[in-house]
Amino acid sequence: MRGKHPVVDMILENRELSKLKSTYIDALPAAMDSQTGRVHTSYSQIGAVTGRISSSNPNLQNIPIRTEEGRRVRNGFIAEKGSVLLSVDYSQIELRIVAHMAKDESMLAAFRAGEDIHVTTAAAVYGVENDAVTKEMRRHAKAINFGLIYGMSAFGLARSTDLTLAEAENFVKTYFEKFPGVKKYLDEIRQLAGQQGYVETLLNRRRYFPALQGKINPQMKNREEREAINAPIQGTAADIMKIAMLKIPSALKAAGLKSRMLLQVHDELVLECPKDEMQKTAQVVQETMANAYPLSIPLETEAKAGRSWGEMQVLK
DNA sequence: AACTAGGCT
DNA sequence: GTATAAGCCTAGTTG
Repeated sequence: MRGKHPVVDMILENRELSKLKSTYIDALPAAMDSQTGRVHTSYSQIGAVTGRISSSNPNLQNIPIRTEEGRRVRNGFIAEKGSVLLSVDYSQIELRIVAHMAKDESMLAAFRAGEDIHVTTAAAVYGVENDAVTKEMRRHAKAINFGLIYGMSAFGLARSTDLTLAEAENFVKTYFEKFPGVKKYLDEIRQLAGQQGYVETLLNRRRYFPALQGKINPQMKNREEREAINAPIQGTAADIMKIAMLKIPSALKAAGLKSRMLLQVHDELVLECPKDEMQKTAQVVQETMANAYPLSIPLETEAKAGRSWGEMQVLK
């Protein structure tokens, strides 16, 4: 209803700002440890059923970034004097895992060629060359790639985009024709989950789905089918990140670096490093993350650095 | 405790 | 006819 009456936008603005104030601006300074002068989160290794870790008291995995006002909260996370914050994240790790596990030749080829996966997807589905892909085409392709890892339907695609249901149905159909390996993989996962009552990640982390076995409530079945599709993808990404995190401290030490890990945000690690160690640290961390658990395609990473977590520049 | 809302990947 | 996109944590309200 945004724009239909002035009060709507006022309500939404109030909600945004009161969320930022109560959850972050008031809470974070109060969470500061008087001994260290820092905010210390707690991580739970079994925080999520997928294998992800969770963060609480305070949660530092949901620090704002999306809006301008929100980003100002993130600007408050700063490195100590003489140091910078270094953030390294995996690029499209979940889609790379899909390509690997589904062994889909078209998707693997796109990643091998180092292409923008959403552009490649758009080109395939719309039947045009990569350089003829418009912003709108890419946006639609991004929505379906994104929805894919959550087990989304054509209905869900239509709802999340400006596509009509008929257009979305057609889009999904073409998508699976262009990526038959992905289609086959999704069908196999559904079947496997129903047959075994569980699915596993690449590193054998298991998640059970009781409702897929016994008598079946269709709603519950659909929900668990989506969860069963997402679990190996999200869970494998979590496994790989955990392996990287195990390797990083010794890799840094071996390189004679003082930098250390501060935070993990699912596909991102934030480190604090002395300014003169920035480039070397980025190299070591990127290398360790990329090779934590090699897949049939490269795992790429992006490194950014800056004085604060909200104002970082991409490193080359 | 249940529910709504909203922050993140 | 019904429902429809995964995983979390925190704050505020209500009873």
